[in-house]
Amino acid sequence: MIDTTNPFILRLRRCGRLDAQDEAWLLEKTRERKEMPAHRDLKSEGEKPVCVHIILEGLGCRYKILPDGRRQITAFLVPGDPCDFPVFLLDQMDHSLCLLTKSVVATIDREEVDDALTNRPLLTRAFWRSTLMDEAILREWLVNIGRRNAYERVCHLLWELFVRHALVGLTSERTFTLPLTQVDLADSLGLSAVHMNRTLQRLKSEGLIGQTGRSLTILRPEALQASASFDNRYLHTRSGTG
Amino acid sequence: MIDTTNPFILRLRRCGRLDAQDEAWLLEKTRERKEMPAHRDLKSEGEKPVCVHIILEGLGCRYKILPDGRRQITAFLVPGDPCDFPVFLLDQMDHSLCLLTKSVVATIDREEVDDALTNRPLLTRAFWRSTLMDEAILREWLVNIGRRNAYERVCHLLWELFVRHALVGLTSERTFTLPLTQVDLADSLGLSAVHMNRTLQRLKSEGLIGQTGRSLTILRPEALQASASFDNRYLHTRSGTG
DNA sequence: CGAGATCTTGAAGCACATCAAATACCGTGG
DNA sequence: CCACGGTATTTGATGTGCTTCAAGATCTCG
Repeated sequence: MIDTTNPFILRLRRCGRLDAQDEAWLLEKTRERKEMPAHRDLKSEGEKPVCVHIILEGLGCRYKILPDGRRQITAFLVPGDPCDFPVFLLDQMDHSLCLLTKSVVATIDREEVDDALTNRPLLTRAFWRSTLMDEAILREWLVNIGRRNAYERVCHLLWELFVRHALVGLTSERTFTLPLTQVDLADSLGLSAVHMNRTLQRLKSEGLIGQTGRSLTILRPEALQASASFDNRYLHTRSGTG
Repeated sequence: MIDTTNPFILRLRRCGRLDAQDEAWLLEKTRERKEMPAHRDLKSEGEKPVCVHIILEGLGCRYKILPDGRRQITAFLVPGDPCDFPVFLLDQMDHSLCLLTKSVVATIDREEVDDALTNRPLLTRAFWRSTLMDEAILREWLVNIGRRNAYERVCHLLWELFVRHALVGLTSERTFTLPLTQVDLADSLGLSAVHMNRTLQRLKSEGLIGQTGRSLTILRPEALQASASFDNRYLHTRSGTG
């Protein structure tokens, strides 16, 4: 087991047992990095995927836009998250993918992934698990938007983002960098930006969270989790059985 | 290629190329069927999955319940749908699974699935694709609940259910059997049962749909799709590239 | 320093929820 | 075949959490 801070490896380790060669493969494939500007689409709806992106630094999202412009963000992508497996095996993108901040990204060509998919069974299983974990988050988001009110939703999302950053070593104490705009947050929670703003203010005034610049601090984690009736099971933080 | 009406085979065929042996395997595993009553939990949150269920007749759903009883249905399972892959590879269920009607179900033991997963590469890929297709539906549901109003949501859901039934040969003309209660529908759309009722009435009075007993007829498919701004891409009705 | 993006605030409206009660439906047993 | 009890649907009335609109304040960065 390599000693690493590589978020891609940290992520995949949670998706199942990997051998040294697998980890070497992951390290190798994320060696070449590209810095990319914010608000750049990595892939657009309808496109045929030819490579896989991995976010190493920064923040991205999946989203869909309705004909009249309404946007729904369906996932946030934190460092370590592979972006395109959900459609790599399908014929075409059913959603778009974009960066929300200036980011560092690695790309793996389709052939290289295919190669791993036929020759590296442990890794293949981990990739599959990785997409299943994304699916679990998606289910929880559906519950969040469908059955929780605005206040509960925001509590839930903030705690989830905190945990996911913690899992790849991107928190210190109870603080992490959250460079999302309130519009982004609103579009992920099915809220208006105005109401998002008011709800955040309430959380601050109640002392649940603090914000200085782009960094967010969870001041009262228990209160945040309780308000959200947060059940961390869906994050599958402990890896499967091999 | 076997000539069949077996919904499991029809479903998996849409998930990628299968050889004759794969189809024989699927047929064999769904030979033994069990009739099961409605409102029976197939699996509950927290459980460790030991087998995979396939619904052959009837209707099921995934759902989660918040501590205070609010329920959100996160997926409807139509005939042919494998129910438990999303968690088969993970450590434990992050949601529950239940039958909404009297159903006919086949079960495949964990070891048999594991066997297929190591010896049948085409089938493995199809299984993976199958879960990715579920994920695509989940994303669209998120958009539906997050950014569409009640009227649009209902239009969208009804058309989706019609298409999914059509794909496994369970429609005739524009009619299919929909044994869901209005409470079930409401819980899947993040609406109250009362508002669900009123929205359905509006759709009927406008002549978009008709209902006699448990069978639903789409009277004006174009209007339904237009109101929902339905884009069928997410259903991935055409299979991938192998 | 200026211009665009982002955040903030207030006011008004409405789409939806909630509550409560009446009606219709359906399977079961007598 | 009908009576019966539970479940599902329907209807009305009332309330509210959120949206929308619009304008002003603040931040950000070339």
